[in-house]
Amino acid sequence: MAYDSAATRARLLDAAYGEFVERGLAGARVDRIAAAAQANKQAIYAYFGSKEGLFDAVLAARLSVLADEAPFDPDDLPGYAGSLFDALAATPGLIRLTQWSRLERADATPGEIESHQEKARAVREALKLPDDLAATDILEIVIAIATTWSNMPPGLKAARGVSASARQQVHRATVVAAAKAVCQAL
Amino acid sequence: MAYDSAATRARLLDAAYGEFVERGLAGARVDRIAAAAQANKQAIYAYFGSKEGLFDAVLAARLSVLADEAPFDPDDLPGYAGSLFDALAATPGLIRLTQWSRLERADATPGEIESHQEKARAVREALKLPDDLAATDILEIVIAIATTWSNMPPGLKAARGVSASARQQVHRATVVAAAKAVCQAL
DNA sequence: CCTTTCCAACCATCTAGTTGGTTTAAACGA
DNA sequence: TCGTTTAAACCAACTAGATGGTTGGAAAGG
Repeated sequence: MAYDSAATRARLLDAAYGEFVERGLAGARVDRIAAAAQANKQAIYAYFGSKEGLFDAVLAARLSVLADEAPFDPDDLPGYAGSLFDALAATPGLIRLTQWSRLERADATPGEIESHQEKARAVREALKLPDDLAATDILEIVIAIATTWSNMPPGLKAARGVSASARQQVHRATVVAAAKAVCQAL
Repeated sequence: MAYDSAATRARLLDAAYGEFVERGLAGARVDRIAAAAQANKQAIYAYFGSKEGLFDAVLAARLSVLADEAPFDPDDLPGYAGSLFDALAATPGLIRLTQWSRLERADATPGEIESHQEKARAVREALKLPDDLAATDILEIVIAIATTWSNMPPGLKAARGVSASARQQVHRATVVAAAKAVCQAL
């Protein structure tokens, strides 16, 4: 059997994603990650340097994927809210990973900050706002609206007599309507 | 010096709040909590049973305080959003504690679920909505809007030339306006 | 033969929880 | 009233693992 370091690295990233989504950085165990990836623990340190390095690599990779799945459109923030909702509904681990990162790392990554600033500038131009601060407020509120469902604990989502899929669609419609209302009002 | 178990318990809860806010359940250390409380580690197990029991006690106590500081008013959701914003701005640790809990515990506590259901029913009546699900959506979206600022990493909040206090007031006004827009539209 | 990739055991430290006491002050009986 | 007993509160050391990271190799293939 030939060695394949790219395959090992990819399996480690996938296994690490699962472990970090579930337990965060402090709660994750490198032994479990290695076992799930069917790789040796030492490979984690060879490829990523440390447990924290692995976490940062996973986060960067997954945020990049999310950006592809929910492309940003400053001229259609309600539409963006809807597609962001869809992307997060399709991969529920993503919001958890982001939340762990917010809690366990000191600040957003430079990539996240830069991406946010680009979006804020685009929103400012699209909505003819006075400054980047107002754009930041609207942008972050729209994102908060879009992620409300993903952030809700299961106990608050429970709904008798309605399928999960139908319930989710109703919420999606509310998200888009709320985002639209916010954009028109501000 | 007389023993005072009530005082020891209170100091442990305060010290634990600081430690859990900063590092969550898995990342917190009972030795650090005991040291910060100037109490013996064994007292934690005597009063709370376990590290997890301590976490749950801290969460219950702090959510109770928040409910007092931001009283719920179904007839004035924009006003509620504003006062929730104020309460969280005054004690930034609270949103972090809630986030750790969402990630590290399986579901919302029974108290949180019951409190949410009461609020949803009140919103349904106040806004003449067809069902509790629509009320849940509006309620959770309003709360998401109110907590946007507290959930933002420092790197996204940065604003040159504006004091933090002024920046926060501007955002607060946007929160209330957004909540109002959402309530009127849905 | 050499480099890359991988392995299993190891290490030094950390950790939640336990234990066998000591200290404090109230209760009690002579 | 005072000495002893008792219960509550507290202490420091301990235990039995767990853990991130390292090391001295072996395996694979160019």
